[in-house]
Amino acid sequence: MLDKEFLSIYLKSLFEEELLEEIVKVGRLKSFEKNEILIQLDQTIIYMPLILHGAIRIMRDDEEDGELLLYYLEKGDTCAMTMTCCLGKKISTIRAIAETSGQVILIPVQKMDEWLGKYPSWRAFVFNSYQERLDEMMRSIDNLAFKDTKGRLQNYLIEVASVNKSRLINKTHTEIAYELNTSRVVISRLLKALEKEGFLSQQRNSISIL
DNA sequence: TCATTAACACGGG
DNA sequence: CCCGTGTTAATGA
Repeated sequence: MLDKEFLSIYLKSLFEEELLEEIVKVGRLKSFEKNEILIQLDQTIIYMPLILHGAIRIMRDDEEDGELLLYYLEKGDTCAMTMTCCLGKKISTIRAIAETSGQVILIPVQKMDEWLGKYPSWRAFVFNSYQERLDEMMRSIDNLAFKDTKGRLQNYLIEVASVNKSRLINKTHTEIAYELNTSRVVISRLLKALEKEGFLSQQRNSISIL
Protein backbone atom coordinates (compact mmCIF):
# COMPACT_ATOMS: atom_id res chain seq x y z
CA MET A 1 0.00 0.00 0.00
CA LEU A 2 2.75 2.42 0.91
CA ASP A 3 5.39 2.62 -1.75
CA LYS A 4 8.54 4.63 -1.98
CA GLU A 5 7.66 6.39 -5.20
CA PHE A 6 4.52 7.74 -3.65
CA LEU A 7 6.25 8.88 -0.48
CA SER A 8 9.05 10.56 -2.37
CA ILE A 9 6.59 12.94 -3.94
CA TYR A 10 5.91 14.42 -0.54
CA LEU A 11 8.98 13.72 1.56
CA LYS A 12 11.97 13.51 -0.76
CA SER A 13 13.36 16.84 0.28
CA LEU A 14 12.96 16.08 3.97
CA PHE A 15 14.57 12.71 4.52
CA GLU A 16 17.45 10.58 3.26
CA GLU A 17 16.95 7.39 1.26
CA GLU A 18 17.29 4.83 4.04
CA LEU A 19 14.89 6.72 6.22
CA LEU A 20 12.34 6.87 3.41
CA GLU A 21 12.67 3.10 3.11
CA GLU A 22 12.11 2.65 6.81
CA ILE A 23 9.04 4.86 6.66
CA VAL A 24 7.72 2.74 3.82
CA LYS A 25 8.29 -0.37 5.93
CA VAL A 26 6.69 0.67 9.22
CA GLY A 27 4.43 3.56 8.31
CA ARG A 28 0.74 3.18 7.69
CA LEU A 29 -1.10 5.39 5.24
CA LYS A 30 -4.37 6.79 6.44
CA SER A 31 -6.83 8.89 4.50
CA PHE A 32 -9.18 11.16 6.37
CA GLU A 33 -12.36 12.98 5.48
CA LYS A 34 -13.34 16.52 6.30
CA ASN A 35 -14.51 16.91 9.90
CA GLU A 36 -13.23 13.48 10.92
CA ILE A 37 -12.01 13.43 14.52
CA LEU A 38 -8.42 12.21 14.38
CA ILE A 39 -7.34 12.53 17.98
CA GLN A 40 -9.73 12.76 20.87
CA LEU A 41 -9.10 14.23 24.29
CA ASP A 42 -7.61 11.76 26.79
CA GLN A 43 -6.75 9.34 24.03
CA THR A 44 -3.47 7.44 24.32
CA ILE A 45 -1.20 8.21 21.41
CA ILE A 46 0.51 5.28 19.73
CA TYR A 47 1.24 6.80 16.33
CA MET A 48 2.94 9.94 15.27
CA PRO A 49 1.17 11.53 12.29
CA LEU A 50 3.03 12.92 9.32
CA ILE A 51 0.81 15.00 7.11
CA LEU A 52 1.08 14.47 3.36
CA HIS A 53 -1.71 16.78 2.33
CA GLY A 54 -4.86 18.32 3.71
CA ALA A 55 -5.21 20.37 6.87
CA ILE A 56 -5.94 19.50 10.47
CA ARG A 57 -6.99 21.85 13.21
CA ILE A 58 -5.73 21.39 16.72
CA MET A 59 -8.11 22.44 19.47
CA ARG A 60 -7.43 23.00 23.13
CA ASP A 61 -10.10 21.67 25.46
CA ASP A 62 -11.23 23.03 28.78
CA GLU A 63 -14.05 21.58 30.83
CA GLU A 64 -15.54 24.87 32.01
CA ASP A 65 -14.57 27.10 29.18
CA GLY A 66 -15.24 25.15 26.00
CA GLU A 67 -12.69 24.91 23.20
CA LEU A 68 -10.18 27.09 21.45
CA LEU A 69 -8.35 26.75 18.17
CA LEU A 70 -4.61 26.44 18.75
CA TYR A 71 -3.22 26.08 15.23
CA TYR A 72 -3.51 24.32 11.90
CA LEU A 73 -1.30 21.51 10.60
CA GLU A 74 -0.54 21.26 6.90
CA LYS A 75 1.60 19.33 4.46
CA GLY A 76 4.97 18.39 5.94
CA ASP A 77 3.85 19.16 9.48
CA THR A 78 3.58 16.84 12.38
CA CYS A 79 1.92 17.33 15.73
CA ALA A 80 4.20 18.63 18.45
CA MET A 81 1.71 17.69 21.13
CA THR A 82 1.77 14.15 19.86
CA MET A 83 5.55 14.05 20.02
CA THR A 84 5.63 15.02 23.67
CA CYS A 85 2.83 12.59 24.35
CA CYS A 86 4.78 9.83 22.63
CA LEU A 87 8.03 10.44 24.44
CA GLY A 88 6.35 10.67 27.81
CA LYS A 89 3.80 7.96 27.05
CA LYS A 90 1.07 10.38 28.07
CA ILE A 91 -2.49 10.84 26.98
CA SER A 92 -3.59 13.60 24.68
CA THR A 93 -4.54 17.02 26.00
CA ILE A 94 -5.80 18.21 22.66
CA ARG A 95 -8.34 17.31 20.01
CA ALA A 96 -7.43 17.00 16.34
CA ILE A 97 -10.12 17.43 13.70
CA ALA A 98 -9.73 17.28 9.92
CA GLU A 99 -10.31 20.70 8.42
CA THR A 100 -10.20 19.26 4.90
CA SER A 101 -9.84 15.73 3.60
CA GLY A 102 -6.28 14.49 3.21
CA GLN A 103 -3.75 11.81 4.06
CA VAL A 104 -1.29 11.12 6.85
CA ILE A 105 1.38 8.54 7.48
CA LEU A 106 1.20 7.03 10.93
CA ILE A 107 4.52 6.11 12.45
CA PRO A 108 4.69 3.88 15.52
CA VAL A 109 5.97 5.63 18.62
CA GLN A 110 8.96 3.33 19.16
CA LYS A 111 10.27 4.08 15.69
CA MET A 112 10.08 7.78 16.10
CA ASP A 113 12.18 7.39 19.25
CA GLU A 114 14.66 5.05 17.61
CA TRP A 115 15.16 7.25 14.54
CA LEU A 116 16.13 10.24 16.64
CA GLY A 117 19.55 8.73 17.25
CA LYS A 118 19.84 7.06 13.87
CA TYR A 119 18.95 9.68 11.29
CA PRO A 120 20.18 13.28 11.36
CA SER A 121 17.41 14.33 8.97
CA TRP A 122 14.80 12.91 11.30
CA ARG A 123 16.35 14.67 14.25
CA ALA A 124 16.35 17.94 12.35
CA PHE A 125 12.77 17.40 11.24
CA VAL A 126 11.54 16.73 14.77
CA PHE A 127 13.28 19.74 16.29
CA ASN A 128 12.20 21.90 13.42
CA SER A 129 8.57 20.90 13.79
CA TYR A 130 8.78 21.56 17.46
CA GLN A 131 10.17 24.99 16.84
CA GLU A 132 7.45 25.79 14.30
CA ARG A 133 4.64 24.70 16.60
CA LEU A 134 6.09 26.74 19.42
CA ASP A 135 6.13 29.78 17.17
CA GLU A 136 2.54 29.14 16.16
CA MET A 137 1.51 28.87 19.78
CA MET A 138 3.24 32.15 20.56
CA ARG A 139 1.28 33.78 17.77
CA SER A 140 -1.94 32.35 19.17
CA ILE A 141 -1.13 33.64 22.62
CA ASP A 142 -0.27 37.10 21.32
CA ASN A 143 -3.54 37.03 19.48
CA LEU A 144 -5.49 36.14 22.59
CA ALA A 145 -3.70 38.53 24.88
CA PHE A 146 -3.29 41.60 22.73
CA LYS A 147 -5.96 41.60 20.05
CA ASP A 148 -9.63 42.38 20.41
CA THR A 149 -12.17 39.93 19.12
CA LYS A 150 -12.38 41.68 15.79
CA GLY A 151 -8.65 41.28 15.23
CA ARG A 152 -8.81 37.64 16.28
CA LEU A 153 -11.67 37.05 13.88
CA GLN A 154 -9.78 38.63 10.99
CA ASN A 155 -6.66 36.58 11.67
CA TYR A 156 -8.78 33.49 11.99
CA LEU A 157 -10.48 34.08 8.64
CA ILE A 158 -7.16 34.66 6.92
CA GLU A 159 -5.72 31.50 8.42
CA VAL A 160 -8.73 29.42 7.43
CA ALA A 161 -8.59 30.80 3.90
CA SER A 162 -4.91 29.91 3.77
CA VAL A 163 -5.23 26.27 4.89
CA ASN A 164 -8.23 25.70 2.64
CA LYS A 165 -6.45 27.42 -0.24
CA SER A 166 -9.65 29.31 -0.97
CA ARG A 167 -11.10 32.69 -0.20
CA LEU A 168 -14.41 30.97 0.32
CA ILE A 169 -14.91 29.88 3.91
CA ASN A 170 -17.67 27.34 4.42
CA LYS A 171 -18.39 27.87 8.05
CA THR A 172 -21.38 29.11 9.97
CA HIS A 173 -21.23 31.90 12.54
CA THR A 174 -21.87 29.29 15.20
CA GLU A 175 -18.85 27.20 14.17
CA ILE A 176 -16.58 30.23 14.08
CA ALA A 177 -17.77 31.32 17.51
CA TYR A 178 -17.03 27.85 18.81
CA GLU A 179 -13.49 27.79 17.48
CA LEU A 180 -12.70 31.23 18.81
CA ASN A 181 -14.47 30.40 22.06
CA THR A 182 -16.88 33.32 21.94
CA SER A 183 -20.60 33.75 21.31
CA ARG A 184 -22.41 33.78 17.99
CA VAL A 185 -23.96 37.19 18.59
CA VAL A 186 -20.51 38.74 18.59
CA ILE A 187 -19.41 36.90 15.46
CA SER A 188 -22.55 37.96 13.60
CA ARG A 189 -22.08 41.58 14.62
CA LEU A 190 -18.35 41.65 13.77
CA LEU A 191 -18.84 39.88 10.44
CA LYS A 192 -21.50 42.41 9.59
CA ALA A 193 -19.09 45.21 10.47
CA LEU A 194 -16.27 43.65 8.42
CA GLU A 195 -18.68 43.27 5.52
CA LYS A 196 -19.50 46.98 5.66
CA GLU A 197 -15.77 47.75 5.70
CA GLY A 198 -15.38 45.74 2.51
CA PHE A 199 -13.14 43.10 4.08
CA LEU A 200 -15.45 40.26 3.10
CA SER A 201 -18.84 39.36 1.69
CA GLN A 202 -21.32 36.98 3.23
CA GLN A 203 -23.60 34.33 1.86
CA ARG A 204 -25.62 31.79 3.74
CA ASN A 205 -23.20 29.15 5.16
CA SER A 206 -20.14 30.83 3.71
CA ILE A 207 -17.95 33.92 3.69
CA SER A 208 -15.60 35.23 1.01
CA ILE A 209 -12.60 37.34 1.82
CA LEU A 210 -11.99 40.17 -0.60
C1' DT B 1 -16.92 49.69 26.46
C1' DC B 2 -17.50 45.28 24.86
C1' DA B 3 -18.96 40.27 25.74
C1' DT B 4 -22.67 37.04 27.13
C1' DT B 5 -27.20 35.08 27.45
C1' DA B 6 -31.83 34.81 26.17
C1' DA B 7 -35.34 35.82 23.21
C1' DC B 8 -37.49 36.76 18.85
C1' DA B 9 -38.28 37.62 13.75
C1' DC B 10 -37.15 36.49 9.11
C1' DG B 11 -36.09 33.63 5.21
C1' DG B 12 -34.21 29.60 2.64
C1' DG B 13 -34.00 24.91 1.91
C1' DC C 1 -40.26 22.88 10.17
C1' DC C 2 -35.38 23.52 11.26
C1' DC C 3 -31.33 26.13 10.79
C1' DG C 4 -28.58 30.17 9.99
C1' DT C 5 -28.64 34.89 10.50
C1' DG C 6 -29.65 39.67 12.30
C1' DT C 7 -31.02 42.30 16.18
C1' DT C 8 -32.39 43.83 20.80
C1' DA C 9 -32.58 44.03 25.82
C1' DA C 10 -30.64 43.00 30.21
C1' DT C 11 -26.61 42.00 32.84
C1' DG C 12 -21.76 41.71 33.87
C1' DA C 13 -16.63 42.43 33.70
